[in-house]
Amino acid sequence: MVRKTKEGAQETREDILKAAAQIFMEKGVTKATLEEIAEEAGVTRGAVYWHFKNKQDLFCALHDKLHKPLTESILRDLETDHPDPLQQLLDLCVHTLIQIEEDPVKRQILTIFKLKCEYTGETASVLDSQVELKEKSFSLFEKYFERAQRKGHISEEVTPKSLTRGLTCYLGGIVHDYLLHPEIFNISEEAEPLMKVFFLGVYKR
Amino acid sequence: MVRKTKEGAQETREDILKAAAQIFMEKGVTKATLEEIAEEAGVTRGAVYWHFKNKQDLFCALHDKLHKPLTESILRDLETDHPDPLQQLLDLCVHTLIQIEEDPVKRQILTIFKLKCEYTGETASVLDSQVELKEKSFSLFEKYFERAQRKGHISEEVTPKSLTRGLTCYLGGIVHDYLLHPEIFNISEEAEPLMKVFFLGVYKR
DNA sequence: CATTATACATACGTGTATGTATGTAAGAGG
DNA sequence: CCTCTTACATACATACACGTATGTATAATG
Repeated sequence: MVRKTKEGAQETREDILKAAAQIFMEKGVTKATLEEIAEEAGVTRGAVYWHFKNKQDLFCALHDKLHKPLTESILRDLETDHPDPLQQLLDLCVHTLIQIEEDPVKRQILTIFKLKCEYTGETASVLDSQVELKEKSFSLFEKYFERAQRKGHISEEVTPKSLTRGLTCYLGGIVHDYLLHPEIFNISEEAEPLMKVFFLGVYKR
Repeated sequence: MVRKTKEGAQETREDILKAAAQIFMEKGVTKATLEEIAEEAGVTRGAVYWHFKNKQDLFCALHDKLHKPLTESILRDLETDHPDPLQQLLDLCVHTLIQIEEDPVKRQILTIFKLKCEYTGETASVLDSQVELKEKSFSLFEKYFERAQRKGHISEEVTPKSLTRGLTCYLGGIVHDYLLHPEIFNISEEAEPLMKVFFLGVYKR
C-alpha cells in the first residue's frame, strides 16, 4: 500500500531475493511459487514481477548475488603468496569449509544449488555460469600445485592436473555431504582431518 | 487398445519405468509430466495410474529398482576377502566408477538423483533410503580400513573413520563432476590416477 | 460358457501457477 | 504546483497437470 523511494525499492528487491532463497530452500526451486515468495517478502506478486522477469530470472539473480561472491572470495584468497603453497591451499580449504558452516546465507544458497534445484533446460544457463567459475578456480588451484611442484614439494607419483581435479571433486563431495546433514556433519571438527587425509599423499617424502 | 496378459502387464510396467527415467532425465523430476512419460512408454496416463499411485510413487519405484542394486553390488564386492584391503578397495572404486560410465542405465538414474531432482518434503523418504544405504556402505568401507590398519598398512597420521568419510565424499564428488559433463570427464582414463591421489597418503611408509 | 477381475483408455472436473493488463498512490522533476 | 514516472497492488484470462470417475475389451476363473 505504501509507496517507496528509490532506496526503498532496492530494499524490497533485497527482501524478495532473501525470501526467494528461503522459499527455494524449503520447497525446492520448481515447486516454490512466486506467491509464496511474495508473501514471505511481505509484498504481492506484482512487486516480484516489477523487479524480476520471472522465477528463472530470480533464480539467476540469486546465483549472481550469492554464489559468485563466494567463489570470488576464494579466488582473492588464492592471489596472496605463501612460502608453502600446499599448506596455504590446505588452510584455504579448511577456512572455506568452516566459513560455509558459519555463514547461514552462504549455506542456504549452496544448499539450493546443490540439493534444491533441477539442472535442466532453462537452468542450464546457471550451470554454465557455475562451470565458468569452476574453471577459473580450477586453473588457479592448478597454479598453486605447479608452484609447489617447482619448489619440489610434490610427490613424483602425482601430477598437478590430477591433484587439482581430485581436490575440486573432494571439496565438492565434502560440501555436498555436509549440506545433506548439517546437524550431523561437524565441519569445524572434521574439516582439517579430512583435508589432511587428502594432502598427506601430496607432499614429497 | 490391446489388452495384456499378466506378463504383458509387467512389461508395460517396465516400459513406464524406463520412460520415466528418460523423461525425468530430460525435464527434471518436478517438471516432467505423467502425460509425457505415458507417451514415451506408448500408453496413456490411465496405465501409469494403474501401476503407480502418482509421480512420487514412480520416483520411489525407480529408486528401488535401479539405485539399490547399484549400491548393493558394491556391498557384495566388498564382502570378498583380499590380502591387501587398501588395494582391493582402490580397485573396487575404480571398477565402480568405470562401470557407471559403461552402463547407460546406471548413469541415467544416477544423473536423476544427483542433478535432476529437488530433495524436499515428499522426496525426503527417498533421501532417507539413500542415507540408509550410504550408512551401510560407510560401515563396510570403515571395516576395510580397520582391517588394513590391523595389518599395519595404514599411516598413523589418519584414522579409519576420517579415511572412510574422506573416501565417500571423494567418490561422491567424482561421480557428481563426471555426471555434470560425461562427454568431457573421461573416467576410464582419470579414475585410477584420481583414486591413487587419495590412497597415496593412506599407505604407511 | 458365464461371470468376474484385470489392464488399461477416455473423459471430466478442479485447482492452481503463471503472465499480463490495469489501477493507483507516492515521489521526482520542472 | 502540476505532470509524469516509479513502484507496486489488484484483477483477470489462460493453461496445464493432476486425480478420479467411468467405459471397455480381454484374460482368468469356476
